[in-house]
Amino acid sequence: MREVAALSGTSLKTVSRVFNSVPTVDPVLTEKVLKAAKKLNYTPNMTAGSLRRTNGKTKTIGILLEDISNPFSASLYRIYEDYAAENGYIILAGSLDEEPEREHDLVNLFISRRVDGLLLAPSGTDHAYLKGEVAKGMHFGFIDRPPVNFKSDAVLSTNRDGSFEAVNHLISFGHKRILFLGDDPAIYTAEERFQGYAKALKRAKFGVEKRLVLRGLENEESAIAEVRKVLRSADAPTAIFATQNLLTWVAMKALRAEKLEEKVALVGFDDIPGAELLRPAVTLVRQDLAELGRRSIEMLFSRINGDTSEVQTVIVPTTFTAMGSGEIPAR
Amino acid sequence: MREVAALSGTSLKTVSRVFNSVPTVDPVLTEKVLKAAKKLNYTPNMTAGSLRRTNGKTKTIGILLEDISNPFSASLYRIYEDYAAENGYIILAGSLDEEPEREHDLVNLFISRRVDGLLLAPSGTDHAYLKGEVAKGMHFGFIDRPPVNFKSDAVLSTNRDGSFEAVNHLISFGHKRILFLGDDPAIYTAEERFQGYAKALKRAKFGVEKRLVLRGLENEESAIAEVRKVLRSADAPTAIFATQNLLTWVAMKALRAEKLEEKVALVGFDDIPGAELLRPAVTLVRQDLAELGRRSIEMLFSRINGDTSEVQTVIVPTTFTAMGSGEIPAR
DNA sequence: CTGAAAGCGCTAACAC
DNA sequence: GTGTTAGCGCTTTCAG
Repeated sequence: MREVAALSGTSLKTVSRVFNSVPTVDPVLTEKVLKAAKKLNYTPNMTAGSLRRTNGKTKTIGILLEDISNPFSASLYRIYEDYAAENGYIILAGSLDEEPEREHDLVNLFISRRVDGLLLAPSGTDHAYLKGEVAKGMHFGFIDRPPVNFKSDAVLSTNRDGSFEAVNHLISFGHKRILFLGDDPAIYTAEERFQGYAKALKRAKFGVEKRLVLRGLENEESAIAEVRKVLRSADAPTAIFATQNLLTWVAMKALRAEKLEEKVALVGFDDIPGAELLRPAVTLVRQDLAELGRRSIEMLFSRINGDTSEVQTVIVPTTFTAMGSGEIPAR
Repeated sequence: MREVAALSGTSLKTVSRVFNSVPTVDPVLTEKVLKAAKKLNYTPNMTAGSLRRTNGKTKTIGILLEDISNPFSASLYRIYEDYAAENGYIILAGSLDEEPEREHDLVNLFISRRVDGLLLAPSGTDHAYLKGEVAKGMHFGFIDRPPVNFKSDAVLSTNRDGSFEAVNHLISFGHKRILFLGDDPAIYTAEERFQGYAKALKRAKFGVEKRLVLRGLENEESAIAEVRKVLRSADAPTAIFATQNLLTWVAMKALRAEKLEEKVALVGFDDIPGAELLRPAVTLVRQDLAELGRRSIEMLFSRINGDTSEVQTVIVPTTFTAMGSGEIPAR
């Protein structure tokens, strides 16, 4: 910048003004500065700028998601990217892989980069450690899962009600033995979806059978093996409720392997690409990603821009879509 | 930082040393500093640090991909994220949506954030504008598509050979009229894949029929309509070669709509989730994303760390996997 | 409308 | 081992 000033015969400050589009600069000088900058191949250093800039904003937000290569996270990421870009913001993103430690590390890392705000789909089970950051002016937003021991804006789906509806749907087709396929109960969404399942069974006076509840399965291969085992057992389930996109694949692969895809009903939670092309097409409970994304980032930006109103929790409804696999009646 | 020094009764520099784990600090002082920092809720400002730090590294790289919500880009992103994290790096990412202007804008934006290097799957058709940046010490790596009017490391797939193999495969099943479904020819990979297609037809002495080449279709809906139209026309194609994951969906949806999925063969380029679960399972030409990702980021880091050897282009082979849809014989 | 001086939070260099 | 001074690239403040 100093070199540009020298070459254009102006001062440091004038160069600064030109690059910040301050209107009160002589057009002649502006021209000279731009010319010199071009010649020297100068590009302003934004990070240096935000060091002294009044509001200290870095125009950067951090986003922590479960796994960016999973379509659920990837779609959210894209929504955030577009919204951020529209507002002149840039995104730092990280995948947490359900590891609480990674959440903590990445939060610290992003804060050391001085993001203006942080959006998280948390893997941690205690967020009290964020209180100090709030005191220093950091802004947070939670998505998909609520904060624990910490007050923050949050945007959540109707996990429990969506599951309740899905399982009721299966029950209405005569199913009594419904296999529950879920993540580790320590994960908020996994437990909520289980509660919806349990509630629907209770309402029908069936009760939850332990052998029909498969949770926290390790990897895809072993999960498929477990499901196949249950499908071959005595009094086998006549329907499956898979509570996450990866688990829906597991269920389908297991059903295919047992040649039961036309006989055992299946409802999945979360969208899967090409659901309508499968035979049978997969009945799903879908989350409204566009709305989850939009609401959460809008709230975060509003906080960054000074909104200090009471913390808010927004609940976004899920959508049930019958496509075929969920409408197979019980034998 | 000054406050921490004051509270701990030490100097600025000692605090700096503690947070940079310089070994020659009295453990007693270290303790004091850490205590004071905790009390004041102090976190180092990394961006300020890199301003004065010797090598000036920001430990940040920029990654420009086609569309992070597309599984192809999302998987690459994840590979980069993990590799970067291992090396203490953080990623700035952006989606280009095939808009050359966006590429230019984001490159500038990331450079103004002083990334140490930039990896791009370019949407632009001229990269001469990057020369000035190289002169100032920026490092670049190209992935999926080569640079134009610019010298840079690049990692590419065998687009042409992979397509040649796929189309030969279809020909070996008796197909003569093979529908080509591709992106805008201006896109490097789209044109390469077309060349592979044309080469295979030429070798079989069939020649390319214009009516069987559908390129640069606008949106999914209209693309499906176009394909259906061709499928219903006189001398309709007996096979489809879809040269990109989204286009493979298009082909499948069109085939389903015409109830031709068991009669017309289909080979797709790029992986699609659940390909093996579809009926028929989809025969694919797959890119080796892990290798594409690894090689490209390794090269970039090596440049960042001072490697000034001759620019390199790495070619990663694709893999053909017969799964069913590509083995339907011509009627 | 323009420029000089001070300082953002931090680290390099060089004393002590 | 530890502290002091200067300065990274920029913006602020305030004087002209």
